[in-house]
Amino acid sequence: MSKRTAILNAATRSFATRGFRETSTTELAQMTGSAEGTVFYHFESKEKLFLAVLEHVRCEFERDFVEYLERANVNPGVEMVDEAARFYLELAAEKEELFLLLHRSDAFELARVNDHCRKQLEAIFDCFVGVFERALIKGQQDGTIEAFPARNMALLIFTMVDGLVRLRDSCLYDPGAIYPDVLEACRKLVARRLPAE
Amino acid sequence: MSKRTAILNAATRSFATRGFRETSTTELAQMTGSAEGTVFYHFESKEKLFLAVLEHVRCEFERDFVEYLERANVNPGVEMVDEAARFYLELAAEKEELFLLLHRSDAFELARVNDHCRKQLEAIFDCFVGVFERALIKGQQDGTIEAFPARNMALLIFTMVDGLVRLRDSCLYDPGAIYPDVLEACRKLVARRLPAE
DNA sequence: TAGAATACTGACTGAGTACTCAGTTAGTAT
DNA sequence: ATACTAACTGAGTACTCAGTCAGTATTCTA
Repeated sequence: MSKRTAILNAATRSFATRGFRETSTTELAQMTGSAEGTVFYHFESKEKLFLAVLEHVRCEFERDFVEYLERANVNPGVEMVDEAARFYLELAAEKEELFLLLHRSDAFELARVNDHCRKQLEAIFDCFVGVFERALIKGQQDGTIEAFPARNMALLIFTMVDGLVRLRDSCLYDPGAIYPDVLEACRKLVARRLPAE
Repeated sequence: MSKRTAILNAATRSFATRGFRETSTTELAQMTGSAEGTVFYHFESKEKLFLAVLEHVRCEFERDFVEYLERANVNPGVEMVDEAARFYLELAAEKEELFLLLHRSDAFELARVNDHCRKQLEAIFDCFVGVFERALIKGQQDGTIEAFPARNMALLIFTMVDGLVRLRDSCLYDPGAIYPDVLEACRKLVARRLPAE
């Protein structure tokens, strides 16, 4: 593994678990057996390093979601929503670190003054919300899901499912106990109320 | 206003808008017209100052919620949930800064190593979730709300409503557009499905 | 009014920070 | 054999930070 890659990986971990400010470039150099200057040779500044991390994260998520969408277009809409929620929760468990990074304020703060950062964040959240949105639109076409603005409902569901991931990170509540309730809640939110039957 | 109070207020604002690490004690002193040492005379350390802020925030929220509960026990359950959600959203708009503070990682990170901090956070979130839980239990008694573990459903609703507040903070989506959808979603989640009618 | 207690001051310290830059090294093209 | 280049080095720089402390002002009490 090149030093560049090693530094990028170490930075991803440290930015996620300790935050931007708490991460020191000196430490990153030590962790990867590099010299101080090597960090700046490859990434110019600490902020540019953070942006490189975010870009890498975006690429990884985009790949994950493209892969998922390819294999998840078979079931009726209601089940697709359920499936999407499960997928999101599994992904959050598998890539805990990346979700920690996105749940920090660092990226959002930078996005306020740096347009490139904002673009990365928007792309990532478009993936997240998009998965739910597609399922909802599919369900509205096959009649299993009620008619309403799909984007808004997708945001709501994403917010709820992501909230479960946040609860896990916060260590204040046991998220395992409400895992099934979240899935049930999703179904209740979207399912079409049969008018006649 | 005493210097102690001035420093506490300035710290609350700065911790909320800029974060713990980005807030410097030197700056707090300048902002309040105090000397460097005065901050440490009253609060011993930066961490103790943060804890004092959190304690103050807890007291303020507890007062707000007691006040709210006193005047909100009249309607049937479903409407109480709706009312609770509206109250939460109004409070978040009114006390934007305090919610910003609670949406940062700072307090949760400290809570992992400091039990007093953890207690404060737990108390605050007990207020938040408790308001929804009471409404649900009331609704289960008067038959307007389905029977399920009230605490879990309260957590879910809180998560969703709080997600709206987070969206506002993130500046990535327009939360105004889904405000009515959130309230509608709450109603859908909890309302009892009439078996006969 | 003496003197004790409390509130406050601000220059100072030392550890830590991001970032620089002149120079080394290994590899490759000519 | 020579020239060139990208990757890397690590001591050095200028700066910020939380926290200290010896001293001063203010208030309270006997």
